[in-house]
Amino acid sequence: MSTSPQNTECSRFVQKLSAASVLPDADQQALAELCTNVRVVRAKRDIISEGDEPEHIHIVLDGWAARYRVLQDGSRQITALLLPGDICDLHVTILARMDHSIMALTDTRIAFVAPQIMENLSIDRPQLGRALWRATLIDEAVLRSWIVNLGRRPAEERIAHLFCELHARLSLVGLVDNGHFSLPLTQEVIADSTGLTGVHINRMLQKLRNDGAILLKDGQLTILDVPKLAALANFDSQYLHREQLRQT
Amino acid sequence: MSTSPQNTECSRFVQKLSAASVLPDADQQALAELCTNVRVVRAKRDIISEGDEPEHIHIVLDGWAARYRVLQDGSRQITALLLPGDICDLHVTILARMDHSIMALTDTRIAFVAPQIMENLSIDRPQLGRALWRATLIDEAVLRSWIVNLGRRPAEERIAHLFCELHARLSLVGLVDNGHFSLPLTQEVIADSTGLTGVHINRMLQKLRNDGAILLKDGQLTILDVPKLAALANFDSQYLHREQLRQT
DNA sequence: CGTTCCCTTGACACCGATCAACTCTGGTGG
DNA sequence: CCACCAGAGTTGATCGGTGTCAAGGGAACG
Repeated sequence: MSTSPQNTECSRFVQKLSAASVLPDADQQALAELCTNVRVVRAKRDIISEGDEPEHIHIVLDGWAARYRVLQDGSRQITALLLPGDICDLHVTILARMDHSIMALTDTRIAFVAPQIMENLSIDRPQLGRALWRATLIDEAVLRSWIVNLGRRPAEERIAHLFCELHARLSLVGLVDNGHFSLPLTQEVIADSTGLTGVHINRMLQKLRNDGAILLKDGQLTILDVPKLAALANFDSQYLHREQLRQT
Repeated sequence: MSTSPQNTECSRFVQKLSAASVLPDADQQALAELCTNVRVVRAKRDIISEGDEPEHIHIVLDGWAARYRVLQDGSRQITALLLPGDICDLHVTILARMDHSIMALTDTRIAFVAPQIMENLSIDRPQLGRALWRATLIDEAVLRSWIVNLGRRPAEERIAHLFCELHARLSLVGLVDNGHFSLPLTQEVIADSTGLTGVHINRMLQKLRNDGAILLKDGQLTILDVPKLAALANFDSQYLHREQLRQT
């Protein structure tokens, strides 16, 4: 249970928050110390469920998770994919109950953090507080981009756009190697993220493969030509706000 | 330019924030004083546009607005409808540029507030700060519910769900009278909010009318049987968190 | 009195859903 | 070692919901 600054336990998390504006070492150290209470959640288990009273903030240190809701007819819609370094629910303890669930898609390592600690941290360390804010706003921008994706893009473009988003987000935490990254999603999960069906995802993936846009096998995705896929998807990364913070 | 506590200029705004937890009079007074710089934005004009560097926080005091993005092929997707009392962009000044636009759908009265004033307010007045947080989280929940709507519901249900949402949100600010409220949206705007086309909205509205679920004419919507429409839409208002705040 | 905006309607096309069957793989237990 | 099974991916046939295109109507407005 070491909490050294370079603790690899939470390196993705620190990496993500310090991406936009370099954080002081002391802030990075403080972040590392957050990740004291780490639990492993097995694939397909809920990290937190609809109706629960949230008591902790959850941070994905490793592995993939999904925010989702299940409708009365049994269909499921995923509203967010949570990657290493992502905070699941920074402020949700303000509300009484979870209105959705979060499930581990792979075995995940999750940090459970007391809301009070997080709050103090963001007050005592303004730069860190600002970085947390920034991350929250980008999460919202991703939500909006999913709405656009679901509302106005045809199937193939929708999938391509999702892949571009994941490429960009995973790049930030060092999980992309020359267009190639691990994509531990079943076609069913991709379907529930894009508002399509598993069968149709299958056909569109074949199209993307035949177009020479991607390689996808055994949970490994390679984007053969990133700009080409981005063009196909009408992907504009501006909403991810990867440029530096504004000077105020 | 009066700023009395019961200033009707911003009554919807105060009403909305004090809905969940009664705010001290002093807090309400402080909110009213925010609304000093009020401008009218005419229908179809942008309140703020994609690419702009945001300098103010915008609060809708009266009228309707929409957050939207236009794609390369000219299609538009609305990602949020902003009603009287809604804050458009509480924290967006942290980011360098707007990644989407906000347009007035009707003539609107918008309060332009300096971010610094808002920030001080939420630090100096904890209950107010908490109310602002709460509003932000509910806005996020609405975004997620739109994703579910677009991804997994058939057209008629989608429209019904939108109407149920608007009914609930407008109730909070006293704009609903026994299932009846003003709905100043063209069918095209409803289409761009639900990921459908204007033509199809037209047909589905007729279906809803023939089912005896709604009356809609001249921008006035009457939900004839609210529980019935909610059932048709699989609408569960829990995500709007209308219950009281959790005691912490 | 024309113009513009919005609503309405019909015919038709097509994207993606549905249903059903089959393959392949890895895991598990006999 | 083999038999079985569950989960994931694949494929084909068919259906249906929604989009597209085109035309016309009504109300508001200059």
